Amino acid sequence: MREQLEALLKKQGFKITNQRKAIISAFLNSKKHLLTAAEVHDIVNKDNNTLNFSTVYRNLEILLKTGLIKRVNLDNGVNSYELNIDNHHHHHLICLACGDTETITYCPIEEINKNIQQSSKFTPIDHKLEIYGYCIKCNRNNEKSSEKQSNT
Amino acid sequence: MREQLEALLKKQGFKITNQRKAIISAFLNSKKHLLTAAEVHDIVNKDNNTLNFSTVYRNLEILLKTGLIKRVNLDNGVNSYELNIDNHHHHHLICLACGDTETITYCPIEEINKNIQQSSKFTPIDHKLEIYGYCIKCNRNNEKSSEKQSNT
DNA sequence: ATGAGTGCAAATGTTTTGCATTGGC
DNA sequence: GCCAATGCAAAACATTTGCACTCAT
Repeated sequence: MREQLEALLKKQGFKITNQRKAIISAFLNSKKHLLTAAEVHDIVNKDNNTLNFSTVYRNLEILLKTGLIKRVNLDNGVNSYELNIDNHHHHHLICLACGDTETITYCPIEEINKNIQQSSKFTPIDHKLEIYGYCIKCNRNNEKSSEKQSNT
Repeated sequence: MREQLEALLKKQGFKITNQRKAIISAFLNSKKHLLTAAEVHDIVNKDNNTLNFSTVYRNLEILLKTGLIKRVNLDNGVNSYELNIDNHHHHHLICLACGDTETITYCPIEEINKNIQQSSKFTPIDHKLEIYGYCIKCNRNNEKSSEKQSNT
């Protein structure tokens, strides 16, 4: 997998530096699939302390332009990035309690496009859909703690 | 309209200062319905140069918490705000060429929720949907002269 | 007159940039 | 060896905060 991503970079004329390898590895090895620039920086520097923030940002920009990653900005205002393997289109469920994100493959774009065509002359190209709520884990926590509060 | 919004603020214990009036007026009088903090600041200070950035941010936060406005963060990474009159749920069409935003009332949330229930234990609370593409104006420009690019 | 609200200035956090140096090809 | 890529430091933005002063109530 890492080889394939590096090959894609190389094919587009970019050099395969240790920093780029490390950034790609950070995405591949992390349990979280959505990472901020700061998280990428921290993950790589946990092992060897040699990755500068400028390099992180410059490379995230390159990985973005070459299509290896996608950018997502959640409600916290910070940009997150994720691997864009196989151009696999999907959306996110974001837990309002713990911040964990889940991926859903379901996408309502066809229904949306149909409706836009009817109501507007706008030509849709891309879209962004994120759903905020509570994950299983935090749902369970809420059930337990709501016994104390007993409201609603 | 302004009176109603100010009454809502007052009812929740907030004082009606000139700065708050000016910020509310900025939203009410602007052609754009999505405004950034900087735009609010500039609009108000075009008339009288007395509104500080801290005050803008502090008041946007208050208007957010009292439900008078909503926050939207588009792909540029900067927060935008819009009036939340009548709790009127809607989404946005954002032109990739000129940046103009259009509002659509259509919302696919029911279909989305149905699907989430089937595939996940996640409990949806809120969601964010934005559609990027080209507005009528820029569509027309592209057809006429594809070499001429629009500003942002 | 009192505390909420404001202005100011400084801090914080994220992202970008100029420039000299380094390292992949 | 060449030029892209990096590190460093500083700048550019967006946003937040501490503190003294002001103004709506």
